[in-house]
Amino acid sequence: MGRGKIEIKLIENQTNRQVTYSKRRNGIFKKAQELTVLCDAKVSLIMLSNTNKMHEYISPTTTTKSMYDDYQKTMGIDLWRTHEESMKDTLWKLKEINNKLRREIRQRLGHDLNGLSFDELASLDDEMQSSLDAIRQRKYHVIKTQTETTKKKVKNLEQRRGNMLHGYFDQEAAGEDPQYGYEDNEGDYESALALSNGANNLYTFHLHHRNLHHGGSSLGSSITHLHDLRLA
Amino acid sequence: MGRGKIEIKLIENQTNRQVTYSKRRNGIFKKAQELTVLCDAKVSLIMLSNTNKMHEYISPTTTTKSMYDDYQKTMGIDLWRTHEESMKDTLWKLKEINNKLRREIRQRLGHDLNGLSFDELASLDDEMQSSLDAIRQRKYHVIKTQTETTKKKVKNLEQRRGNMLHGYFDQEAAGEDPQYGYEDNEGDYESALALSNGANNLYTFHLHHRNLHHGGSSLGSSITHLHDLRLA
DNA sequence: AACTATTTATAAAA
DNA sequence: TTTTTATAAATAGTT
Repeated sequence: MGRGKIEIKLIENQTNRQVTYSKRRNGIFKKAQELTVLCDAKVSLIMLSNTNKMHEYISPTTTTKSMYDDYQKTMGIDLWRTHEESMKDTLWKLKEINNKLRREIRQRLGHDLNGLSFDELASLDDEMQSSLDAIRQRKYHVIKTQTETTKKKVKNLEQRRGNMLHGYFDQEAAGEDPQYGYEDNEGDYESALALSNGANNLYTFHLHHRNLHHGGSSLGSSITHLHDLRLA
Repeated sequence: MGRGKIEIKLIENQTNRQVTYSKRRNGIFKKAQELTVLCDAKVSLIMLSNTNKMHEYISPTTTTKSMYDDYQKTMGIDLWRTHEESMKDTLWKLKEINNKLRREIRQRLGHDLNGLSFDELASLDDEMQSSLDAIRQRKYHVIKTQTETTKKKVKNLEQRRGNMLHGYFDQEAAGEDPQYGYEDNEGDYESALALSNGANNLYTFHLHHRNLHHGGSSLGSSITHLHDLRLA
């Protein structure tokens, strides 16, 4: 509605844009006012120009605050939630997840199995069995590697220094952590596990978290058990 | 813009009103959307029909809450700005009054009389004369009262304790503030003066203010002079 | 919901 | 900015 038709897209010319904004702003305000009178409606209209100037229209029968209160009530959504409230919400959700994870762990420890159907128990069994297999395989691999490494070390030492060093080696082997070879790779192993699926990811995170904070509940013992399994 | 022109007043026919509301609501929403695109503006538009149905438009680049937050911020700044400006205004007015009062004092001290007509000078003279009379009258009254009180005190003391206390009384009188009798009533005197008219009210306030803050300008000396007059 | 005859808004120009 | 004016858009009354 002007000398020419215009496309509804950003007006590139800064001055033109400014002029159009001003004119159309007034147009909308006028229409808001007319609607208020003609139809006994309430209108709250806030406009912010791209130059950051603010203008508002509010029907004389109400206030901006009241309109937004009504809006909030009507929408019901958490539009006006405070930061603290949303934090509490997040916290609650995390606790729920936490509890689910604990239950899963208890179940994997053989407790708390009442809620599970036969099928669930069966697949848990399968899962546990194949996990156990994998763990054992890893264990043997590690022991084998360690042994070979040790043998090579020994050979090297023997070759370099001769049999006179037998006594020294015996001492060194006795003082060494028997899990050394295993723990050397633990980081990679757990990372891979974490990536395998979402649930395990959370689970892994959870374990680490508990460890960092020295959590002392049943979960603590579950970690121990897992270690035990892998080393059984 | 229709088959006929309409007055902007409540549409009595319920159905018509409803229809018009619906049409115009869409019209405003469309215009709000166009403004958003054409001018890169942000618009928050909430409408409540007289049948309590709520509709809103919000520019896609923002949220209703964010717009309302901005609005509150802007209003807050605005209110603060208004407050600051009115404070500045008040300050300026007080300074003007202050200057007038200083001139009046200078004139009552016999300076700065060039601007005054003969009549003004005459009435100032009259005023000064009757003020002086009143002051003197007061002065004599006070001295008289003080003397009588002292005499009574002395008599009392003499009656109760005999002439042996003469020495004690002399000491007490020497330590006493010679203006004591006068200052005893000063509060009431100034209150009465303050009530007599607006200018004097401000004037009184001003003097107190200056005293409290140890103001050291010519006004300070004028206060001294006023005291002098009252005690002359 | 559509359809127009009109009124109104406004784009471009001044 | 504001005004002007030719034209596009919105809409009141009607179907």
